Amino acid sequence: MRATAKAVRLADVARAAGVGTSIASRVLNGDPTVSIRPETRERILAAARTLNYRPNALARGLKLRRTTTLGIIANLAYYYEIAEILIAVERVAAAAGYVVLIADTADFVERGEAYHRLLSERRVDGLLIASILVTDDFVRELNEEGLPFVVLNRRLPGVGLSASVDDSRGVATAVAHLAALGHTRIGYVAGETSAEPVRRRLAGFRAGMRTAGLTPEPRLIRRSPPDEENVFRATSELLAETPRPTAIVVWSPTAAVPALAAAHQSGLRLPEELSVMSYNDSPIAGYLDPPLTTVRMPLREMAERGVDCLLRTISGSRAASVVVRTPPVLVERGSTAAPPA
Amino acid sequence: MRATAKAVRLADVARAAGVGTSIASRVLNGDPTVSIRPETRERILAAARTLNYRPNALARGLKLRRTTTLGIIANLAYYYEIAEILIAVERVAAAAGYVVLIADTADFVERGEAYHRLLSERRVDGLLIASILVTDDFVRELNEEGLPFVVLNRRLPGVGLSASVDDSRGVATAVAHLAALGHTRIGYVAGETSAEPVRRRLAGFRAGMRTAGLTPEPRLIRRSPPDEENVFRATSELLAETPRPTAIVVWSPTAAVPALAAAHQSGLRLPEELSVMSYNDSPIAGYLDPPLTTVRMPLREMAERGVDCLLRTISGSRAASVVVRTPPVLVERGSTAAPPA
DNA sequence: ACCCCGAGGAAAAACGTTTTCCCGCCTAGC
DNA sequence: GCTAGGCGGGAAAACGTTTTTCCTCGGGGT
Repeated sequence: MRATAKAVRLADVARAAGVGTSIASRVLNGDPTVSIRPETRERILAAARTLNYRPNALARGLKLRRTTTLGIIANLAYYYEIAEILIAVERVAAAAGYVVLIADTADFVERGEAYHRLLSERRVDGLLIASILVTDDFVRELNEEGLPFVVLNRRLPGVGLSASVDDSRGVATAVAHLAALGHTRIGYVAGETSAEPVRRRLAGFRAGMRTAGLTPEPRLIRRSPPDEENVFRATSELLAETPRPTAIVVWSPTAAVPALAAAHQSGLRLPEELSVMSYNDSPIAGYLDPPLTTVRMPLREMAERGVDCLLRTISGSRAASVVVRTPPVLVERGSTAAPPA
Repeated sequence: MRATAKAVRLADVARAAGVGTSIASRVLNGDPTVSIRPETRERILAAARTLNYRPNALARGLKLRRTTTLGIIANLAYYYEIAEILIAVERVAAAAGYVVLIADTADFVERGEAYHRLLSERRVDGLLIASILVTDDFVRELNEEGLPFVVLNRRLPGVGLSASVDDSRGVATAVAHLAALGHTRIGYVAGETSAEPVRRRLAGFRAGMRTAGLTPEPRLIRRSPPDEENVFRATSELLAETPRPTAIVVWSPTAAVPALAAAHQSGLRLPEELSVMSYNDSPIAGYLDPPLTTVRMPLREMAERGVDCLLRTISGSRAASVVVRTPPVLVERGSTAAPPA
């Protein structure tokens, strides 16, 4: 137990192959400029194989000044929406030979420091930021330091790179669907903060309304903190307005669950008396009661492009922010219908 | 842009303070055996501060032979249940000065190799395994290598360390609740695989039945792969049995959502005609329709103890597997009631 | 005057890579 | 016979820490 299986070093395989470490290194790394007798190369490869050699990532990183590690700062508590992103990030990163370090933003204020360290201590080659709890100021500081990072779905003009989807168009698509069904009094359960994507979605709601020839009524727009209880309350209040909205759009899939619960509690029949839609799809949306009509955004693609952008930056190429324009897709399920006559 | 703010090295702060790197290192690391003039110490500290010095984690790790990094192998697709664990792990690790590297098991078979590398390349000091997709054999291999790891909620006698909860007792608690309400025909939607925790839960179901003086009927036990569709189908089939179960227990919170959907589609009134319970709570359970009665297990504590155990192992202390015995708590919501007369 | 000691600090050897020189040898061309 | 230039490969210098070893002072005791 704890046999401390002495790690095999490059020097070990070099010795086993009867060569120096330099040539061993170059062969193992497939240096194309190396000139070597095929037989010697084979000896080295064989030695590495039988010894089960793995280069020490630390030593290599130290020398190469890169870690082949990406960091991602995410708010794990929003897991319904972050999961898809996390999965995509991990997959793309792995495909590129990178591993990913995760940092939660649960207590961002105390730990902003910690995130700095991910980069400053050179633990990661680049950082992905996927939490709206990370302040714009923090992002700006990061930018000052000149280290590579990409912000997901937040656009900070002039500071760093970002990958985002067209939130505005997405929410507008939801509104359009409801308007097409004949709804005119449409409510919106919004996020609370003034974070950029929250604003963009709200703007999309208003734009969608106007496009449909409707006027967004301020009293039918309710902001709420993201936790279940507050969303529940906000939705209840929204539904208590008179005249009542005949349809509501919820700004995020996490918020959709408690919003739906509030709708149920209001005693209204869904979808006959009230239509409910969520911006962004989620794996459970189809299994809620009623199955939730949603607008699915290309989050995975956004994450992929974000990682791509980050990797490009790391490798020194000039990369640009990307806006994924893949059109939102309306996933029509059972929670929307024409308004009551 | 990309100013490449040259990283400040230990040598830089030493020079700024007019001392050698050795003494600077010892002062900055708080070596208690150092003897130094207070004024000199202050100079060093001040220099580090004004230069905003951060030790290079790679160099330090190389020297110290540890990375202060933990790895976790998890199935992100099971995000609904893994989230709490992930959050707890990250928090405890961060408190101990560790960061956490995440690896998805989405395609375990192709990537088993990759996980090996986390450890073999010395990227992490220890590994947490939180996915049932990781095969027992893989765990055994890992064990051979003698590197520190802890398996979460899987007990592999004799191989490595684990932290787990009492699944059996948890499921039995659910059954007991239903039995107390007067149910006698209780169904169970089980996981498909023969993975150890899946077996333990099933055993808990049977034990709970017997304790209540009931006999578990094989036809009322349905195994299903974890994806939503299959769970939906399995539950539908279960509810089509005659005589019908008057209550069902679902083996995991992720599965509970589609199971509930199937219950709805069966046309039965919940909970009057059918009670539904889920093993393990989840943030949305209370907002489903009807609000789901669940048994909450101390997952967070399990994760914390697991990390603790791992850190202890890493630091060389002798650690033992831990079973968190904190009693399951019944979270009674609206999805359970007495069976129809 | 000599010895010893402790405080204060420098030098240098690792840790395991990668990579840049460089060197010897062999062949070919003169 | 002599050299230019490959070819095959080795030595050694980094990368930025930590830590051990060792040196140098001053001063106090004998």
